[in-house]
Amino acid sequence: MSFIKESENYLKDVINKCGYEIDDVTLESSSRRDLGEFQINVAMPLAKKYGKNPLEIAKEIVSSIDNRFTNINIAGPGFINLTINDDFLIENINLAIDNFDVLIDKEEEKTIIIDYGGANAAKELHVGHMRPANIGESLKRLAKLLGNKVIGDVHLGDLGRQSGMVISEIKRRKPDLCYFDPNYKGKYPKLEITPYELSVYYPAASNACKEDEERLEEVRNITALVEEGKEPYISMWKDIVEVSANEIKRVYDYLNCNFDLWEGELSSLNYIEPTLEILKPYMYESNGAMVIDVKKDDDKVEIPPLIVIKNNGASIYATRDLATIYSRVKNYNPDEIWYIADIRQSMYFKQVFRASYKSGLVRKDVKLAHYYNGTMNGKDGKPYKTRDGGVLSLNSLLKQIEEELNKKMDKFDNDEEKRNILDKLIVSAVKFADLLPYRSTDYIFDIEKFCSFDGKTGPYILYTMVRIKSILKKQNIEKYEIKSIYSETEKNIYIKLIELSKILKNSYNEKTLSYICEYLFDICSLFNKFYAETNILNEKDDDKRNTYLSMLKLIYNTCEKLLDILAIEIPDRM
RNA sequence: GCGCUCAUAGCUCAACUGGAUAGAGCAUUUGACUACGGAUCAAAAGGUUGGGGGUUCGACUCCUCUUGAGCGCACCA
Repeated sequence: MSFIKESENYLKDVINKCGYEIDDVTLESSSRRDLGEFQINVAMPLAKKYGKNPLEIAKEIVSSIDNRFTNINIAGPGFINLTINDDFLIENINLAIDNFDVLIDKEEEKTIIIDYGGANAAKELHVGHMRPANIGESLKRLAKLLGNKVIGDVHLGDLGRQSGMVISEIKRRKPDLCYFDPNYKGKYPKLEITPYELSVYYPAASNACKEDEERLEEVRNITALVEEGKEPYISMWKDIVEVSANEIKRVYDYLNCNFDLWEGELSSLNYIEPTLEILKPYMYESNGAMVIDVKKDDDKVEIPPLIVIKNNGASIYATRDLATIYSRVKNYNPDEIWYIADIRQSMYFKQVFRASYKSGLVRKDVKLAHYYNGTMNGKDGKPYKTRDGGVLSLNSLLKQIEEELNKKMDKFDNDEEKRNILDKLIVSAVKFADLLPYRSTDYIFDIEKFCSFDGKTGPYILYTMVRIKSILKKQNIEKYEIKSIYSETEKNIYIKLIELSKILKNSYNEKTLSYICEYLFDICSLFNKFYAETNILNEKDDDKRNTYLSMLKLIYNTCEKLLDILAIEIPDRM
């Protein structure tokens, strides 16, 4: 258990013994560091509850607190300020040097499925795919670290009109292939198609359909054949999805987004029948489609019914999402399913979740949640685009980051080493920038800013880590131990480290990585301040030098864990 | 039309969910180097939190009105 949590339990106990009932005490870091390091704000609400003077209550509480806190004082309307006893702080912080777990509080173990990819098969990943992937991956790692069992699913958009588009384009370009020969009797071979061809075919077909109604009709027909599982279309499509998924995986891998499951809409097809069986009692016909009512009495707005079967009898996005929920419950029995997707889908998810609960597709105690992400915009505040207004591929974006960072790299003799370091820098720049704003905040993407080595950026964090690593490498000590606190800056570093449990808790509760990014920056700034004030390796006093090195070790180990949550790796040098 | 999400320093973002004097980074100005990696550090300046009203010990945060922006309102995904 973390120091903070333990202290909160202790303070709660103290307050209860004073005769006041209280659910939870929050030990907050003080906004007035001149008065104390921490504060508790319980006296004012208790005063209201018990009709007493808050200062009286504060006095009672303060007189019962033991010597783990010093410099206890009451200020303003009843704020209680506390400072941690140095010996107590040192004792706690030493435990954390090689045991990260004492800095955090584990959650009650749950099984959580996170749906955070959203890539469409046959199309290139574009910039809009990056944020949900980064957020989802990091939330997955955070949830795991806190003791949950977590399964990440990329959930490809691998059914729908793009299948008809691509196959119709192949038919135009290579009409002689056996798939299109109605008299062909043999076994269909595996479809040969390159990633490059794919990247050209979909846009070509899409543009053609905009002007050609006949072509669109052909696309619709092929799409229907794929969905019905008709050969050779379904096999062709599966071959296309495989090639496409490999390309998609390369980019996700580059960003350290590693999915446990590569399922998608295709994999949900087998579950549609049993799902519809469950939904049937709640469905009714409306304008030729089969729908489920999802409105509730206390709704302020009209929530439209959810379409489950289209008027042509075909399935729709919602059908496959419901079938996916069915399969997830059946195969993994999750406590929670999280969807990381942008806010535009919030109405849709509300409908799907309600339909799921209403029909009994999931138990009421299974939590279905849509944690939406803000979008990444260009400098004009509008969604990030290419210069001519087109959709920017994620690869092109990464390429731009690479060009910017490459300018700043030192000379390296070894090309392979340079490539490796550059890759880590690129990922750190793009991820840190992407995760720093609050999850739901839209933010403006500014390559120059994100690649800068100054300021709140990934490269700054990595630079600091590399610097610490380099110092630690220069001197080996047998046992890392912090003996004493020699300066104000050191104390601030220890207090910051102690506060980690709160950061992770808030981060997890709100499903945002922004707090972790800010925290990393704060720790790095504190270290750099300390570094400027102190000559570590030339320190003559052995106790002092060992303490300094131990503190560096502690900072490094802690930050390494946090960077791992963000899926950012630390290079050996820069 | 109805609804959702926003509006904070010149710019980009915070603010521990109602707490004390609204904080960071960039940019600007001024300092610190025979440098354990200066890709650093120290400091200054910068605010009527879009506007009005309300709730209370206390409001960027909650309620209400208003202005402006982005998005969503069934057979696309």
